[in-house]
Amino acid sequence: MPKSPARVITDGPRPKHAQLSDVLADLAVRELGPESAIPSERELMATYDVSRATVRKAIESLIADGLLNRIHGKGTFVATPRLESRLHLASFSQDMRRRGLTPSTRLLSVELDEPPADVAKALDLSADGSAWRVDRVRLADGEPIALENGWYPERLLPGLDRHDLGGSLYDLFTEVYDLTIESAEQTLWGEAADATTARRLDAPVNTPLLVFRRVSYSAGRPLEYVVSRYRGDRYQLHMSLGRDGIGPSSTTSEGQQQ
Amino acid sequence: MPKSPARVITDGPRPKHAQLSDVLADLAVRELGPESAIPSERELMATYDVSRATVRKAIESLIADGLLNRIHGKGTFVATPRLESRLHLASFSQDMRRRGLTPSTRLLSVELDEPPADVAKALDLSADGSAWRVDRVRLADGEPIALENGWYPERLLPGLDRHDLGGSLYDLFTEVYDLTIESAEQTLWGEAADATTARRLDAPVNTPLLVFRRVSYSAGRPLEYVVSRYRGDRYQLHMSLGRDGIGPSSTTSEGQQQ
DNA sequence: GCTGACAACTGGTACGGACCAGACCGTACC
DNA sequence: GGTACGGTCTGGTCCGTACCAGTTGTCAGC
Repeated sequence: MPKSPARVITDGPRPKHAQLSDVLADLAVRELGPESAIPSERELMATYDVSRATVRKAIESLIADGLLNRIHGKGTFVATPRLESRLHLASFSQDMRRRGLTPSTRLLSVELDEPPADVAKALDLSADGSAWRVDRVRLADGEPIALENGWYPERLLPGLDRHDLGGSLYDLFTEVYDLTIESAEQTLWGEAADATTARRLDAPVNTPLLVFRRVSYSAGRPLEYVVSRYRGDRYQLHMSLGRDGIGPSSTTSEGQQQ
Repeated sequence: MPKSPARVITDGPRPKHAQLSDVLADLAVRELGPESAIPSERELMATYDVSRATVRKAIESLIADGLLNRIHGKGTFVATPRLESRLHLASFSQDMRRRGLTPSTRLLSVELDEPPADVAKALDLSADGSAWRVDRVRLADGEPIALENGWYPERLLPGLDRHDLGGSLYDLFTEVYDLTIESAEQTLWGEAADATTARRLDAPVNTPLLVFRRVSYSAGRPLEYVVSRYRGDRYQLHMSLGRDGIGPSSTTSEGQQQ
């Protein structure tokens, strides 16, 4: 290894700033270490005979990559390896078990109905597509925790009302219809309980709620539109926002949530 | 709504490219929509009387935030909102920017204090360990969104109060103290705003709040204990659940259920 | 011994000019 | 009709210059 004889930056198809980035990345990793400073911008422009704009662009891309960081007035330094973050959400059941609670369900109603426009759109239903409307209360140790109002396309789930809806719908979908939920988009916000919701959750009016609106997909098609209202005082969501490893991935896919 | 009368870029403490970024973000989100093109770089330099370098820098930051994307020879376009998870260790600022809002911060207080027992325990502080207590209101487009009450070990962050706490603390930790947040444990629940919180958030008492309690770690040591109260009516959290990408794949944890 | 002014670094912002390269469209040519 | 060629949009690269703004060490002055 001849070290690195200040490789030359040349004109050509590859932009100078990209070449400089490579040189600097190599320098940072091989010869310098974390914490140490790289040459100043003005030094670099002299060494490699490029303009400062080019030097800065090269450095900026390395900063974006997390390899360097700059401090105004002091210099540019090799970063300590940065770790990307990834979200892990514990499942509702796990969450409940961890608290030593037993989950159960109270079925309020199941009926075929015409969904509102926004639901129909989210479920990708044509104008005349009807859907199952399923309302349930979820409990833990007999205490109401959440109210779920869900919509499910009839076309994909014929005869849904003839099955037991007292447990996990996802399990039912998988076992009976061979449809597995593979992904979901979820939005979460806060809300105060209105009279109806409060009554069903056996809580005072205006109890703070955590509201989830979720659209779940199976084989790329929307299979579920559900709004869940959780008692904010009884339900807590726990999550680890964690490192996952460097680089473009190491995809520890984790399960759903709730 | 006075539309947006081509706000002027002025000299001042705030860099021109940052001002232009705000203007463009606003333009992209409010007046244009996804897919549509923003004015060309040369047009922008004429309209706002800045150099092309400044225009490009403004655009680049918005591209980094995922709000725009460029196509060589065609133009620069408003990106379609990403479907990726937005629940990550992102800064409040980035989060807001991505939603087309302008983030700002109102610093309420910074002081050295003895943390309560539970905080001291979470931060792994010895009996006499003091910590910085930082209270801030975070705003988007000037509207209060969240109240943050944070605790930070003094030992790891000497002289914290001498720095600008108006922006991202995570950036500050990285740049000044070379401490990068690598992971966090977070718990979320719902709460009704009490009088003090309501006043600071400029909201009615009993407004539903989303409350996050987060303990963040750097190099395995706890660096932050923060409780953030978000206005549930103004702040929504969006997340993607399910398999992410390729990889050994889809360890879809069972026990989920919804 | 301490303090403050200053000089000499560092990166940060901004200008204006020049030319290259991809995309698109109309027009002249086969 | 189809094709090839420019002109003219777009963004991409690169230069040189200037000045501002933090950081730190030096040195005179108290």
